[in-house]
Amino acid sequence: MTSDRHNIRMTRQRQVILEELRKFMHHPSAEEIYEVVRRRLPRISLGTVYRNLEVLSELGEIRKLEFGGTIKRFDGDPEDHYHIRCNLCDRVDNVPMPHLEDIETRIHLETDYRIIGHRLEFFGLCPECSRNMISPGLKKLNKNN
Amino acid sequence: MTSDRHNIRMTRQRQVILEELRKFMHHPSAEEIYEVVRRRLPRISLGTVYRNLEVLSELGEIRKLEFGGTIKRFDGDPEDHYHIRCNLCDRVDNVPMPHLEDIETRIHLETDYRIIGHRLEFFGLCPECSRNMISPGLKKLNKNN
DNA sequence: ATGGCTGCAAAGGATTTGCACAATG
DNA sequence: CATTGTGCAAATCCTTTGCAGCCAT
Repeated sequence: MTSDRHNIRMTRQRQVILEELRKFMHHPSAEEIYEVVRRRLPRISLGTVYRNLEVLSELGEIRKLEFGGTIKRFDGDPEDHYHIRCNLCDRVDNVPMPHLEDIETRIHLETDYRIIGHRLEFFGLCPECSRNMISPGLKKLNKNN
Repeated sequence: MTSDRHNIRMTRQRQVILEELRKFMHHPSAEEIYEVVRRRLPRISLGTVYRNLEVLSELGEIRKLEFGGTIKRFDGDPEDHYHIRCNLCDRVDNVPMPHLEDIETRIHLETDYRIIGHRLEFFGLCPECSRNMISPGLKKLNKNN
């Protein structure tokens, strides 16, 4: 798990995981990916899915998203961009907003940290949930924030 | 744990947890808080610490930070502000930068989400770690990203 | 007195890991 | 063929919870 990987092999499992992840329109958890990949490789194990998501993200092929809660989500698009999560159904979407390039330099000057990157995430209620939520459901809002 | 709390009591445990959390200059994990609180209340349990951090955060007295990794961190200052985390030592500090008020409206218009809030986090190497890091340690960088 | 809180310990859920075997380059 | 990767299951880690007694209001 440390980054001394030289001979990365493209196994069938790795291949399928990557392909399937890229088909998602939202950003699935390891479990969700497992479910889909399974349909093509019935004998694959959850552990393998985790291991490969890890490798692929180290290779920069995909992104690991670290939202609230314990569940990690993955993004087949390795380019820098921002996300928004629905507090009710937990769906994660992309945010159409340019990447803030300049702020990192500013923050470096102010904090003396050597900046590697940043993450900007919005949370709220997705269109569907806002619509469905006439009033019940409100109580559960706090859960992940 | 659902938000129908009416009669919140200010117990000694809750009091001390809040006091100690507010003394931290960085943003500690539940475990760290437990260690400190313990010195004043030797019989307190980790479970109680977790429960109270949850309650205090629901009350808006403190903030729960959801950084990468599984460990949650807590912030004694409930005001909106941004954070930066050191990828090596895992320290979390505040970022001196005004809160971006306006972007939420913009994102609402673009995504149709009803926006509740946003979170902006930087990560990199804290001053001390950048200094100490002549070259070893580099391998571990990927760990939380 | 009466809910809310606590300590304790056990349960939980997501992720990681050890191992023996299988597959890749 | 030497290694890297896999499946399986057990282990780990942080966090949550059930319960019986305790304590603030």
